Amino acid sequence: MLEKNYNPKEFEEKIYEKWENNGDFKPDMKSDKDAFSIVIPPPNVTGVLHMGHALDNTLQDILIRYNRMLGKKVLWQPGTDHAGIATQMVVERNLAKEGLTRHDLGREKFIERVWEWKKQSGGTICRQLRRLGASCDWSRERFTMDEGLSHAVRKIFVSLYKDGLIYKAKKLVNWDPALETAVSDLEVVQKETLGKMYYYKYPLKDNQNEFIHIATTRPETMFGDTAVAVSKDNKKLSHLIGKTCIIPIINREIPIIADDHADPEKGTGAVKITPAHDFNDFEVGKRHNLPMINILNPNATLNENTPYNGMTTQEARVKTIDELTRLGLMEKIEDHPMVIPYGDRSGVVIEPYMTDQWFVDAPKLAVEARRAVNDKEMVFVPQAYEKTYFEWMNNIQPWCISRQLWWGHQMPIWYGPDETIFCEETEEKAQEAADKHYGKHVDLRRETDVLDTWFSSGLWAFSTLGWPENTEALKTFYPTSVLVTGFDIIFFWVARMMMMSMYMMKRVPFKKCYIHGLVRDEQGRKMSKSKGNTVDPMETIEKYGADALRFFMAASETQGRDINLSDSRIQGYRNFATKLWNASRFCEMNECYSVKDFDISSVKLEINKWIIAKVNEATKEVTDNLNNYRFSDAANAVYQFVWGTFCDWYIELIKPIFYGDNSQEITETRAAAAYVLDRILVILHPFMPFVTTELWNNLATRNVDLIKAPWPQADRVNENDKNEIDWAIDFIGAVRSLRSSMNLPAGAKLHAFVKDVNPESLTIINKQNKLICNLARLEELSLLADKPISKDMVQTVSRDAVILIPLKGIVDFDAERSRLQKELDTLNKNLEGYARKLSNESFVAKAPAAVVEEEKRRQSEALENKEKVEAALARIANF
RNA sequence: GGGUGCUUAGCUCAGCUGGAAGAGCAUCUCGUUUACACCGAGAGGGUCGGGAGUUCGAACCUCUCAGCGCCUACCA
Repeated sequence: MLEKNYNPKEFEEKIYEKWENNGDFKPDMKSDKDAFSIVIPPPNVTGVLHMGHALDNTLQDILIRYNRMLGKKVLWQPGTDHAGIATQMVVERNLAKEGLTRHDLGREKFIERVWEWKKQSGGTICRQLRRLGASCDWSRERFTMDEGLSHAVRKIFVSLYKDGLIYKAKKLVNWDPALETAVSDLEVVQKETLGKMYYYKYPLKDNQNEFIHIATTRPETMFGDTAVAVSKDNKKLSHLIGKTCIIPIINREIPIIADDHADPEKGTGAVKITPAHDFNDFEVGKRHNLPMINILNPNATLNENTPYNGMTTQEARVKTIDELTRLGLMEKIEDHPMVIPYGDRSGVVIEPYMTDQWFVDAPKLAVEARRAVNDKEMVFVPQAYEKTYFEWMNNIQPWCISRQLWWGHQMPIWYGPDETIFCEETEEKAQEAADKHYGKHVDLRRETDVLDTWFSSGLWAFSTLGWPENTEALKTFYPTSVLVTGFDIIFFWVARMMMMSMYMMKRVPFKKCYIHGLVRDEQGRKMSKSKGNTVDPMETIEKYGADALRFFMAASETQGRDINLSDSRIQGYRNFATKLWNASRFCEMNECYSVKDFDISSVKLEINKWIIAKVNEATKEVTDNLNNYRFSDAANAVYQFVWGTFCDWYIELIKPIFYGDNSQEITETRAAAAYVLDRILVILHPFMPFVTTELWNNLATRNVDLIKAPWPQADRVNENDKNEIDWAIDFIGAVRSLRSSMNLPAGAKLHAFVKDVNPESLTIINKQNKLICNLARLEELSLLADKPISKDMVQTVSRDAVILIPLKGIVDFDAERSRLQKELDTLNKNLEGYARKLSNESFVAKAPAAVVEEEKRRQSEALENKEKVEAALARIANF
C-alpha cells in the first residue's frame, strides 16, 4: 500500500542505492541497438554542487535515461577535474592554518598532501550528483590526474611537440603575482575601474630645457621604458623623432622613435614604450628591436632594475610621482576610467610579464576544429552558438599551457646540460634519447612547470574511454553522442576538446553540443557568493525532493536562455509529484493493475478510448520534443497530461463506473487506467526518476525495472476516439460556468434541459448522461423538446447545444441578458473577421486550401452558435 | 570598437517551419465531493517596446528607433 503522503525523503536515496548496486547504470553491451554516450563536464574535485551543475546534470540525466529506455548501449561517463589552481589553493589554505607554506614542505610532500586531501574531501560533488539522481556509471569514474589519463596527457604532449605544435618561447604573458604563475587569456577578467592618468615630461638629451610630454596610467613602469614613440604623421611632434630623451630619476637615455601605435589624438601623442610590461609596447619593441627591461619580481614588487627595489607597484607609483614633482616634471593628474585585468582565481591584478613559457599552436589546431563544425560533423544546439565558436576560433591566439604550479601534470620535458630539450613520454626514454644525443650518459633536469588544467580536460572525451589503449569502450562510445554544457565554457573547454580531438583522433569528440544558459536568482541576477544570493541545491532537494528540482530545471530549460530560479515553481513541481502520488493511490485503491497484453483495440467504453488516445498523443509529444532537445516542451507535455487530463478529467469521469456495479465496465476501466498510469510512469521517468520508480515498484505488475522499461512507441489511435468525451467535457464546462455565474450552490442538484441540439450530440447526451450529470452535478439531463421556455430558466450555449436550467426562485434576467449579449458580441466580432477573410479574393486564392476550409468551418460553427444565442436572448426578451 | 541576445497578462517566462495570443505563480468568487487543500470549480487580466515595410495573412520575416543584457578587443 502506498503511504498516504508523498514524502520523497522516504525513498529517494534508497532507490538510488538500489540502482547503483544493481549495476543499472552500466551500459548494456549486449544491446543490438546503437550506442549513446555522454561524458560529464568534469566538476572540480574541490567543488560542491551549485544550481548550474543541477541544471547541467539534470539535462544529461534526462537524455541518458531516455536513451537507456530506448534500449541503446548507454554510457554516462563520470569523473572529476584536478583543477590545478583551485585545488592547490585549497590545500595551501589548509597548510596556512598549520602555519606552513607549500615551500616548507617541498614539492613532493606537498603533492602528497594534495592527494591526501583528495582522498578525504574530493568525493563531495559526486555524492551530491547521486543525490540529484544522476545515473552515471560510477564504476568507470575517472580523475584527470589518474595514471591512465596522465599517460594520455604525456602521449599527446609528446606528439604535439614533435609535430612542432607545442613550443617554448620567451613572451609577454598574463602573470598572476599572487600565485606566481602564468595564466591564459581566458583566466583573466577585465574590470571597469576609475583610475588616474598621469601627465609628465621627459627632458631631451640635447637640450634639457626642452621636453617630450608623456601620458600614462602607470608611471612606475617608466624604469622599464626603452623608447618613446611618436607617429610620423604627428605634425606637432614628428620633429622629435630620432632624438634622444632621458628617463628622469634614473637618467637613462632612450630614443624617440616613429611608430603608428602612437595615436596623435590620444594622450599627448607621445607614448612611453615599456616592452616588457605592456602587450602593445611588446609589439612595438619587437618592430624596433628595442631592449626589453624587466622591472618586476615574480610577486610584482619592483626589482633591482629600478631604484625602488622591493616596493609594491602602488608604493613605487607614489614614490615616482613624488620624485617627478620634486624635479618639476609632473604636469597634471586626471581621473581616468579604465579596465584593469584581474586573475579570476586569485583576484589580484594581473601583470604582463616576460617569462619563458610553453605554447600550443592553437591557430593551427583550430583549422580542423573549425572545419568539423563547418561540415556539420559537430552540431551546436541551439545552432546559433556556432557563431560564438567561429568568432573565437577565427581570432584564436597561441595558448599558454605552462603553469608555475606544483599541482598538475608535470610536462614531459627534460633538459640536457646545454639546455637541449628532450620531450619523451617517460624519463627512461628521455634519458635514452639524451645519452644517444650526447654520445655519453648525462644528467637530465626535468621541466618543473605543470600544464594548464584545460589541457587534460581537452582530452576528456577519449582519455576517459581508455585512450591510448584501443579499448572496447573507446570503440563503442567514441565519438560521444552529445556534450551538454554552459555557454560560458565554450572557449575554455568545447573549443579545446575540438582541437585536441581533431588532432589526435581525427574525429570529433561529440556529435552534438547542447549549450544551456546560466541559472540566475529569482530577480534574474547572477548568483554569486559575494552577493549572498546563491541557493544550495542540496537544501532545495532536502525541502522539495530531487524530482521537484529536476522537473523545474527541465521545464525551465528553453533553448538559448538563462533560467531564473523560482522557489514557488519548484514548490509547484513538488505539488505535481504529490498529485501524481495521489492519483496513483486512487488507482491502487480501485485495483487498477496492468493487464498483460492489454489490447487497446478491444476497449469499448468511450471514456477509456478517449484517455488512451490522449496518453498516446502525450507520448508522441514527449518523444518528439526529447528528440529535438526541447526540454521544456517535453516536460510540459507530461505535466499537462498528468494533471490537466488524467487527474482533472479522467479520474473524475471514471469514479461513477467504480462506484457502480457493472463489473464488465469496471474490469475494462481498471485495465485502461492501469495502462495509462503505467505509461505516465514511463514517460515521466527521465524527468522524475525517483517518484516514478517508487510508484512503479508499488503498483506495476510488469516484470521489468522502470529504469529499463522500454520506451513506448505511441500506439496508433483513432482520432474519433476523442470526439464524444471532448464534447461532453465542453458541455460540463458550460454548465459549471453557468452555475458559477448564477451563484448556484454546489450542493444544489439541478435538472437541466437541452434544446436545438444536433442528432449526433443528442446521442452523446443519452449515452454519456450519467457521466455528464455526475461532473456537472445535475440530477437529470433531458431534452426540452418543443415546450416553451418558462420564466424560471437560465440558459447557456455549448457548441451546438442550448442548455436550460430551471431555478427555484427568481432569475436575474438582466444579468443573464448581459452575459448572453457579451457572448453574442464576441461571436459577431469573430464572424466579421471570418467574413472579411473569406470575402477577400486573394486570401481564398493564395492561402492553402486547408486554411481556407478551416476558416469556413469556423464561420459556420460561429453562425450556428450565434443563432442559438440570439434565440436565447429572444426568449427572455419580455421577461 | 566588433559580435550576439532580449523587450508578450501584475510577476517569471513559453510560443519550434508566418495561418483565430499560452503556462506557472499572483489576484477575485465559490467549494472541507469517499486520490489529493501540496486540492477542486469558475473568473478577470495582453492594441505581443515604438514606427515603417514585405505578405491574402506578422508576436514570428525585413528595415529603423528606443531601452536592457551578455561575450570579446582596446583605451598611452
